[in-house]
Amino acid sequence: MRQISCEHCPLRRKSLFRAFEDDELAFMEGFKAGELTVDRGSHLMIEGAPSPQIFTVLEGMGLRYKTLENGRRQVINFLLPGDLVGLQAGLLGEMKHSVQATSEMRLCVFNRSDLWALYRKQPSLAYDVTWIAAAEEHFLGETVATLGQRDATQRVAWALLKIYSRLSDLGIGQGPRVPMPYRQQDLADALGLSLVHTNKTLAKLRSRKLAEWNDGELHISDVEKLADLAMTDTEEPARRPLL
Amino acid sequence: MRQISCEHCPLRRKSLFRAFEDDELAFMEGFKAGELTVDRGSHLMIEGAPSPQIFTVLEGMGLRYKTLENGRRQVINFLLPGDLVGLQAGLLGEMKHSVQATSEMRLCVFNRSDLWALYRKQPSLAYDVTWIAAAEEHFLGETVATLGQRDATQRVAWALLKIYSRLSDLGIGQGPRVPMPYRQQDLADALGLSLVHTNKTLAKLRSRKLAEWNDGELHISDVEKLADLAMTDTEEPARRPLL
DNA sequence: CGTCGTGTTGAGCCGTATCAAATTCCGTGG
DNA sequence: CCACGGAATTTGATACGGCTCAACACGACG
Repeated sequence: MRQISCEHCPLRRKSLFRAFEDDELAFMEGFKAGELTVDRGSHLMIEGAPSPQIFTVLEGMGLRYKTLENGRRQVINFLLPGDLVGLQAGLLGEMKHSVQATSEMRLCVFNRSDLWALYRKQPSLAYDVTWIAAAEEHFLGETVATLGQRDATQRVAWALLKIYSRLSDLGIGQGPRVPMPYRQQDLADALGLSLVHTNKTLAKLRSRKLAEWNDGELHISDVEKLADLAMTDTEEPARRPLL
Repeated sequence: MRQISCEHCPLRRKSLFRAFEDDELAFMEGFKAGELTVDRGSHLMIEGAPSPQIFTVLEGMGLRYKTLENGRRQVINFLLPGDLVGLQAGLLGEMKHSVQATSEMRLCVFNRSDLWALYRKQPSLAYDVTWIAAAEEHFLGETVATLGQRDATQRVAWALLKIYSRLSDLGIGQGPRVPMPYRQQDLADALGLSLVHTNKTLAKLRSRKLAEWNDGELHISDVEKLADLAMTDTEEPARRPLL
């Protein structure tokens, strides 16, 4: 696959993302250092390693996770197209968690060392970067509330819903069906539940005809009912920046 | 109490924070819109309300929390001197959680509408803002891992340790003693535990002589042993920016 | 001197973890 | 094309950590 210019980036065309001004676009063309394609299962970043690069996901899905001293794994977030990866390493010096592809992925590559130029020359893009960091912070706040205050059923419903709507907003998948290239163990590790209990909870949602997930596909017929169960309001997707 | 200039800000003098360049300092003097003092118990921000201002904590402590539809409360983080408050509202449009003072607090006030000028005129400060957002994101990632993978004892140990070291790094408190103006209910809501179980867990730590918390003061004699229990590494505090 | 907020302690129960094993699904090599 | 092995999913049985309910202690305050 040939490398694509930012101008014709298929992601950017989506109305979910704010449009670039001409000078922003020009800058980004130079900022973009290349493209990277990785196989399912490979690691983009490893906990503790300093990463000289940051990425934007173009295609495919993955996850960010952290392993504790006792060997347990916490999945911090699922990685979808449009997501910025490695900003923490870019700013704080080293990566605090690992990033793994769970399907084949294509990514846009930027050099961390160019980030400072972005701040000097393109304040509007700098503002966007901060916006993205703040949005991620907000999302993690919701996650904390989920792990702290929701029971197993609500957690699973919440997570499936989140993934479903994030993908739908991107125009990925068709109708009530979106791709979901994860294992049940990944979901369990994201929600702080055991694999067994996650499995049983999924079975319950399936029998209640709220959500069905198999063969790497997630099917949600009645979003409202599931959102009700998850105790979450289905907010409109805000137009957001894309790096 | 008279208002203080950034140049003589007692917080900024601490070696924990990076020093300002002259032009940064000059800009901040203008950026600072005023000071605010609030009583214990009062709210700085309410969930869902758009806030025209952002703050930096100068003195006192508080907490950020979110209430779910079922009435349960999740404390997202404890607010300490040096913390930036309301960045989310500043960037995303509205506040996603509430902020309450748990002791008397003094805060530095900035106008959200001036933030854009900061990005245009002071890229180094803009970079700092993003750094702060990324650091907060990192912290919330750790919190997610704690709620997801640690049991009650480890959670409490982790939280006490966090507060203790954050305050110690600021030079607040003396020796093994730091102020901790919270209720047990606040800690319980932060960790996703019931009040009763939190109380019993605190009692256990007390009897094991690992941590003692009463009368608004936290006493930790052996940091290493507590860190061991919490399965967390005691990292050196990195020099950080202060807005 | 009652009331209210906070902390403390005990009893019993429930949600979820853990252990164990069967089943399905797939990629690989014969 | 089939046999095999390993990974992922499913299901059942049992154990336990943490929740809920309930009562009491204590100090601050009107």
